[in-house]
Amino acid sequence: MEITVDLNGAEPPFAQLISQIRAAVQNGALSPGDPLPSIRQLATDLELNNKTVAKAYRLLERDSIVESRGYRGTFVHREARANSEVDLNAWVAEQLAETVGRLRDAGVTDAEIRTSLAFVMNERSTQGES
Amino acid sequence: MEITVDLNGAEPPFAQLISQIRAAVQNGALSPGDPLPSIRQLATDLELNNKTVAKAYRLLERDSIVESRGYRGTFVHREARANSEVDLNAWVAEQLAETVGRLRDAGVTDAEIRTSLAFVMNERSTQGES
DNA sequence: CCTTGTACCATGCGTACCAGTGGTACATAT
DNA sequence: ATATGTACCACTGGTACGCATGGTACAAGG
Repeated sequence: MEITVDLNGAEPPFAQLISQIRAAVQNGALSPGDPLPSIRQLATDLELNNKTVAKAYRLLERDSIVESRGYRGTFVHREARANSEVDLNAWVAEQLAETVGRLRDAGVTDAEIRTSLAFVMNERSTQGES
Repeated sequence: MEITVDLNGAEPPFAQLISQIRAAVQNGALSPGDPLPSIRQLATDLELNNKTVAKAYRLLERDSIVESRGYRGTFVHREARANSEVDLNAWVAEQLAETVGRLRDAGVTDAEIRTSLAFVMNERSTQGES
């Protein structure tokens, strides 16, 4: 498992880690159950801060690409292969595009959308419907 | 029709104009059909830039509180009274809260939501569903 | 002792956006 | 010539946020 980070790249380091690990899962370089380097270990190797690597791992775990088992380390998720195909970001963009489109059609300004969104974000009004 | 602007207030000037005109419509100080001062006139009186007043008028026209008749000036909309009760901003907030809530429930980070939104906003060229 | 993941405090840098200002120009009609 | 609303160019402050960084601490098990 080769992981490199380009500090000068357009993508922020944590995103590069995510991209590379996802790619490794897809091309078979990483198989379900395989252990990943520890946060501190990888951070040291890449000369990154622990928090940066931890962030990447946290996001990967949310997407069920990786699974953290506490003191035992982090491993590739059983269904990582399938989950690596899912692009959560695309779904998010789709959802937002749909809503934004509706708002714009109503004549709402982009500035108003941003302002309102900032307001909503700070109003932890999580009307749960999960 | 008395309009004043407090440059030191929290609300930006253009928003103050909107608020006061909406209020004037509601309390009867302004009636449907009444003429409003011209953009340049009001800007001069309040020592504001034409663009600032024009912006307020533009937003008010979008909400059908006011009606611009080109070279003839700007007048209070026929149904301004009823439309002044409508709070477009509340509807926008509701729409966004609904979408944001759904995204959050899916584990999407607020940062990701903001990033994705910024991306969607700049994709003016993509699909149209009006 | 060591490791693991995770959580909290805090800071700085860069970027993107909003709001307002400035000037100029147009087509319209008086 | 004057007035109307409207459109375009560019620029300046202020603010909010993302990203990464620093250090410290915890519970769990080796």
